[in-house]
Parts: sequence; structure tokens; C-alpha cells
Amino acid sequence: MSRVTIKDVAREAGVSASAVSRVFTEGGSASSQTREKVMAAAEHLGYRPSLLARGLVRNRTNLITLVTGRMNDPFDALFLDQFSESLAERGTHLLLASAGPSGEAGLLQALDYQSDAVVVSAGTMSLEHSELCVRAGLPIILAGRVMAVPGVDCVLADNSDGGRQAAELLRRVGCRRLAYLGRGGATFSDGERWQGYNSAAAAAGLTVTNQIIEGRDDTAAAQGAAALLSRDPRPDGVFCSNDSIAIAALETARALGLKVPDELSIVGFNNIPSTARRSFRLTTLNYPVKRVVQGILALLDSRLDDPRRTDEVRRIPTQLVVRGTTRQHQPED
Amino acid sequence: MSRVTIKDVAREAGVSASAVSRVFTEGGSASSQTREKVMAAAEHLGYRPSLLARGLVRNRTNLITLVTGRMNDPFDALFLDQFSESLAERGTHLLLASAGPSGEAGLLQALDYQSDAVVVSAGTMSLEHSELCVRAGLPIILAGRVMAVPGVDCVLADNSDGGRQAAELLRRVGCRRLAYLGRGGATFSDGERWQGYNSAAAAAGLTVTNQIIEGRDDTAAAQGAAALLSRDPRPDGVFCSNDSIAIAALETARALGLKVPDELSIVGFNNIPSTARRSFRLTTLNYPVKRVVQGILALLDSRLDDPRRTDEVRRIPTQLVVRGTTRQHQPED
DNA sequence: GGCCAATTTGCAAACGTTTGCACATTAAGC
DNA sequence: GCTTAATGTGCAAACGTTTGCAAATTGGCC
Repeated sequence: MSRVTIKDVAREAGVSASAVSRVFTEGGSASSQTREKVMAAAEHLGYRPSLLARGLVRNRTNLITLVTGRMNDPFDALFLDQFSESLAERGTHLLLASAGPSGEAGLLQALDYQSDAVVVSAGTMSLEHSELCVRAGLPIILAGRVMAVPGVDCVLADNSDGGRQAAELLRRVGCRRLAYLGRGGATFSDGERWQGYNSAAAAAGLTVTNQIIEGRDDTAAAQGAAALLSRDPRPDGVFCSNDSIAIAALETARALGLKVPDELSIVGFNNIPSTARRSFRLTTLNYPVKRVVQGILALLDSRLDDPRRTDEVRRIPTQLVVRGTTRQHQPED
Repeated sequence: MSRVTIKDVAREAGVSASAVSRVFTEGGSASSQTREKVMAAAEHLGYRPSLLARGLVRNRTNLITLVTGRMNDPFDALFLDQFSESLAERGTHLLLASAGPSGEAGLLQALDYQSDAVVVSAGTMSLEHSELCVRAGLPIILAGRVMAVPGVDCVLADNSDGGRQAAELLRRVGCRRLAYLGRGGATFSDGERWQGYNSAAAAAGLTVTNQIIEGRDDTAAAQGAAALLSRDPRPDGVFCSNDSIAIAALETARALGLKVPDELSIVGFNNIPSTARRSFRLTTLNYPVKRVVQGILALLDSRLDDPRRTDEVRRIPTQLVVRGTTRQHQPED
């Protein structure tokens, strides 16, 4: 009924508990004889080391906490998918914390369970709490945002370059009245994308309007899109701060009877799976999530290796994926 | 640098470690005086109880392991979303295990970290490993499947009734050549849905063909749909084993130039968020995920309360959601 | 066989909590 | 002020591991 412990195995194998422990730890020294006996006994009894106890003494739990948004956001789902896959490959386990309104809950959870690290991909993070973590020796890695807190590393898309690429493309295919559809800098990425887009557009001498969406769900996005598309003059090219918004824009454009891409070109951001659907075929910027995840893990390892190394910010470039929601190149270009 | 422990607080507050512990545990008895002193000291030092140590002695970690599929399946994402939300409400934490090819990894993970319970919503589960868990006193709850293993509870949709409802609806709107598009019983739900659908259709005297999809991704589903729709005679009503497949079917039907719902009615299963999109407006069966999750947690509590209570299987009824991919009622009906 | 080094082993102390038990304190009742 | 009961407190043993240290075993080499 109760757990089978290291002592049970020791007794069964006729050795000490330490011997068993050493058999079960990476570089432990044990004669092949005892190793065999211990293995047999463990197998027979169905022994598995308690990771709680191990974590307690080693001060390493093999646990990583991810603070993420809700899974009804397809990008968060994509990120989690890739992240958990990479963690599984390296044999680390994943403690999931939803970024509730009180953004710090996830951090505290990570502390309480002695996670080896916490990666924050959503929600707010107060300076106060992040410092608490750093002081406790818990590495923090920020995904999709930068924050100048000593001890935290960041990895994120090169958002403003993405915005620039979007503007370039729209200009190239002949759009002249550009628009941006986003949440008005409500998120970090949103702001950066807008900036890159706007300055590139301005540099090319194009007008660009910024339509702000009030709210974070699909209907809010659709409303924003409707407002944008009823402006006079109507924009002929729109860059959306992410794919969900872009799809909403595409749908409302169609509902208004606009031909996409002939009358309106649309560019998204992230390249979430559904952008490739037959029904959408959205032109977008690919955010190489896998590479981001690997960057995170690399930063993590180096941080565990040397906790006081200098902080790092990694920018991951994005790639244009041209599909059906932007016009073909103009011949004269 | 190192963790602040209960002893530090004890020293600072001038009381014993036990006193501090009692202040920090639910029903602990402590005079308001010490309570205050302890709280002040803890606040000052930034103390947080180690859940590892606590879990070790209490044999309760406040952790639940979820074995789930990958997040590129929108249903799994939906489930995780609701599940994690409910867990957060009750203050339990979530250890995420992806059901890899070796289905047992998640169970072992749950054991190793002394999870209070494991809920399995994807992947295979060998009798051997499940018994290992049960013997170790780790409650297992199966979501979306039943399995006759002593000690495990199950909660899942009333799949065959859902199939029946789909058949009923298709008949009512005038479809006469019915089809089922699924993975040929490759998953448990698939089999049950087919059975309910098929027997209801047969009882109504309708022909029904079963088109099997080879593979689990969207393109496989699209291929299956294409095969189905090129049959002669072509079916005029199809029930798909889940919404992802149904959407793929809808898209291929449109690509083939078929009018939906006039020439072909489509019914899905699960009511995942994207079914409500403008572009799809898929008629489907609502699988009340929230209710499922609550059922799971209820079973869990009762199991923790009395580990040897009799096993239970809960069926959650599904509700028809009629949208745009099925014809309107025929007047003569 | 004897000596030295290298390897394997066991003991016991940690890791940070909780909790049963016994003692000390306080409160209540008369 | 005494007894009885109720309440709060500290000690020490547990929970299941790892690990430094010293002792014991092994093996190699002459």
C-alpha cells in the first residue's frame, strides 16, 4: 500500500541504502555485482526513486515552470506544443501555470516547487516578484518580451523587422493605403510590430493608419476590422499584429464583399497552423517557434551552468510566407 | 543565496519551528500572538514553505498530472484550457505529460513526483502500468475512454447517443445517403460514435457507408473526404468523428464545387471554438468540456476521500448545435 | 605475498517540512 | 485559590533521498 522505498530495495538486495542510491544516480560508483543485485531487487519490488526526496536534497527537481496564456489562443497552444516536445526530449518535466490576472502566481508556484527555472510567455511580471525569484536563485526566461531586470534573459521575435518586411511586401505588390490592425500596443509585440511597420511605410512615402482593437477575443477583432474597412478612403493593405486577428480581418472583409487580395491585401504574424488552411491561405510572417524554444533551453543551460553570467537577449528573425491574401508582384516592380 | 527555511523564521520570531509550521498549515493551532510574530518574520524574510518537503511528509503534493495529446489538436487544447482553469480555481497545480508513443511515461512521471492523481486523456495505457499506479495508491481517471481496470474511474461523452442525434438530424433534413468519416475505430470515441450513428441510420432505413481516414493529420482527413465525395452515388449527409475532420471535409467539399448544405450536409463532434467561425459555421454536437472537467474533479475528490470506493463511469450527454452546414428542416417532416 | 592505489561500500548527517506526544500555559467554574 | 479542561508550545522522530568521509575491499604489480 505504501510506497516502496530505497530501504526496501536495500534490504532485498542485501546492501546499504547508499549503494542503491548510487546505482540509481548518474555517475554513482557501484560494482557490477551490486548493480545487478540492486537492479533485480528494484525491478522485483517495483521501486522508483522519489523525485520529491531527491529534489529536496539535490536542490534540483528537473522541473520547469511555464507561465502561459490560455489555450484558446492558437499561438499559445503552438508554443506550448513545441515547448513541451523539446522538454520531453531532454527529459525535463513541465509544470504549467496559467498567467491569471495576478501575474505573479506562476512565479510563486515555480518557487514553491523548486522548479529549476521558469519561463514566462504571458502575463505581467512585477519587478518585485522577479527579483524575489532571482534572489532565490530561480532563473527566469522571458519569451516574447524584453524587460530590463538583472538576472532575466529574453528571447523573442525580431518584431520590428517583421513589421518592416510586411510593409515592404505590401508596397511591392502595389498597395498604397496601408493600415495596421492591432491592440494598440497593449502587448509588447504589438508595439514593436507597429513601429517597424510604420517607419518602413513612412520611409517609402506611404500613408498608414493604425486601427486599435478594443478587447482580446475574435469578435472584438472582427469589429475592429469592420471599423477599419469602412473608413474612407478604404485601405488596400493591412498588416495585423497576429494571425488570429488577420483571419478575423479576412473573414470580415469577405463578409463585406471585398475581394481578397484584389481589393485588399492582408498580412498576419506568427504563421500558426490554421493560416495554411484552404479557407484562409494567409500571407504571414513565420515565427520559428522551435528555434525560439531551443534558444530558451540554451539560455537556460548556460544559466544553470553559471548563474551570474551576463544577461542576454536573443532576437529570432522572422520569414515572410507568401500565400493567397496578398496580390502577386506587380510587373512594373 | 540559499533558501529561507522554516528555522530562519522560527529564529527571527523567537519561536520553535513547529510553531511556524502550525501557523502555515490549515488547521494549525497557534495563539494570535505567535501568529502575528511569525507572519511578520516570514514576511520580512520572504519565507515560502517548500512544497517538496511538505509533500514528502504529508504524502500529498497538491499536484495533478495530465497526460494529454499534442496541442496541435484543437480539442486537446480546449480540454487543457478548461482543465487548467478548473485546477487553478481549486488551487491545485498541473504537471503536464505528453502522451508520447510510450504511453506509460506520463503515469510514471505522476508516480515519481507523487502526484495526487493522474488524468489520462490521450495515449495508450497498459494494464500493467495502470495496476502499478493503483497499487501505489495513485488514483487514475480516464477521460474520453472506458477501460475495465479496477481502481480507475472514467468520464466521457455519450458518444453513441451523439451519433444517434447526428443520424436523426440528417434524416430529418432530408438526407438519404448517409456516410461516416472517421478513423475506423482507431480511437475509442470514433468506434462508439460510428456505432450509435450507424444503428440509428439503419433503424431509419437509410444506407450508410463508412469512409476510413488513414492518418491523423488534416491532409489525411482531406484525402479521406475527397475519396468519400467522389463515390457514386455520392452521399448527401456525412457525420464526422470530430470537428477537425468535419472542417477538412467542408473545405474539400467546397473545393470540389459542392454546395454545403444544399448538396451535402455535414455534422461534426465536439464543438471546438473554430466551428463557430464565419467561414465554417459547422453544425456539430456540443461536448460540454467544462462539465466533463468538473466530473473528473468530483470523482477525484471522492476517490481521495475513500480510495477503495467502487469504480465509476460517467457519461456526459452531448447537445446538437445546428449551424450552417446542415439543411433547414424539410417542411413535410 | 606484500604494498599501493583505485575502487566500492556503509554510516550518518543533511535537505525542509509535519506531527504525535508530553509538558506548560491559560481560562473557566465554583 | 484550587481543580479541570482547553489551548498553545517545543522536542524529536519521521518522510525518502543524496553525499562527504572513512573504512573496507579489490586489483595490479613486482
